[in-house]
Amino acid sequence: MSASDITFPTKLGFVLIAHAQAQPRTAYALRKLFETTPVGRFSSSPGSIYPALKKLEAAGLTATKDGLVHATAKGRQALRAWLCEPVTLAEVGRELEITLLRFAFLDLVDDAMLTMRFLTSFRAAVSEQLKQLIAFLQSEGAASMSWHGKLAVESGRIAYEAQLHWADHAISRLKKNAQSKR
Amino acid sequence: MSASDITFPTKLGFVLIAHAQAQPRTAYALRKLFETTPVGRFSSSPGSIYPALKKLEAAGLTATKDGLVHATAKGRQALRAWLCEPVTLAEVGRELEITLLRFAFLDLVDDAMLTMRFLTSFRAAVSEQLKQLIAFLQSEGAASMSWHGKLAVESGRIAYEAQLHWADHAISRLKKNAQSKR
DNA sequence: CCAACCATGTAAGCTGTTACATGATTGA
DNA sequence: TCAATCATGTAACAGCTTACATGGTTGG
Repeated sequence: MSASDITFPTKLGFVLIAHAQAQPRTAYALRKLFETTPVGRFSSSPGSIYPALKKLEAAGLTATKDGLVHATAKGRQALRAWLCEPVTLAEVGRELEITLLRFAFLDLVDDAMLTMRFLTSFRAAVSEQLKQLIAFLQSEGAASMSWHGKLAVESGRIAYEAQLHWADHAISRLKKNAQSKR
Repeated sequence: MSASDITFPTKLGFVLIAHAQAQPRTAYALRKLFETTPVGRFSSSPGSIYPALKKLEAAGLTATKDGLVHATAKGRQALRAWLCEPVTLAEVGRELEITLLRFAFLDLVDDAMLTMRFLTSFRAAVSEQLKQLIAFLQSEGAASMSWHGKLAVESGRIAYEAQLHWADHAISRLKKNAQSKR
């Protein structure tokens, strides 16, 4: 893989850039973050973190000074682009944790409008997933399902409903924030 | 990899065995299941399914007769062992979808006691995750977090709470089922 | 001085996924 | 007949993870 690979960095890479941008840390301290914080369940094992950091540095997205890893301008820009990507149906469907990580890091950008755009696209995606799940529950496919199967799908439904409420809550909170700042 | 690999099959493999056990199907029909059902978001692409089926057959876990894939005794036994594994903290933390898939397929075993055992271990695992998350929210680590970060963790909290309610609901439903069967 | 943690890595492999290819069948 | 769907694959690789290795430092 070349440093100019358009799909670089990986998710783990973005998370590392974000942590480094939030506060420059030693490689070891970055690694420890994955053990102590509950968000973004990547392995904290050295075999995960160190190679990832090496690739980031080779690509010029991070740099190390006095043992501290920090994000370069290029790294910050790449991170920002990633954070600002709209939330898709597929992402909330199979990578919800990543979506929420992106939201968490969005405060590094510190732009209420971007945050609002993120939240509305998040809400729309969750809402659509929920709609499709309900449609499935009412289709013939679900009729033939066992008691267990229906309950399992039900679990997905309540999960999406909870996220929908969360999104509404976050949106109204953001609006209040904006008002109080004025 | 040898056919006697102790960690075989993979998750995708187990899902395929389960579908085949529930109803023998052609490889193509199995593949299509991943497009049409919302549970267990594996890729439906041929590059995923066909190699997986081939490995299962090589390991003697499935067999094809008249074009229909069905689970062998060995396959059913392996599946049962997988389904009966207790739910761990790690599993609900990063593979909740898989956990719920396991629950859904548990009806193939058709043993109310095993289902109950599964649900209670599920409930315990979710409850513990929730406890840890709340502990984190009240720790010094969370105090330094941004508005965004706290909200993101909050989203995890409500997700676990929803699963906890689901577990309670499923457990009481199972008890009712048992009563009405007597 | 010995265990435990700090700190950094490499090698191998697992689990899938994407992209590509191919021929048969069928319906409009 | 021409597109769409059926049906089955291979090759390459992405994105981790686990297991292993290796030395330094520090506290009891």
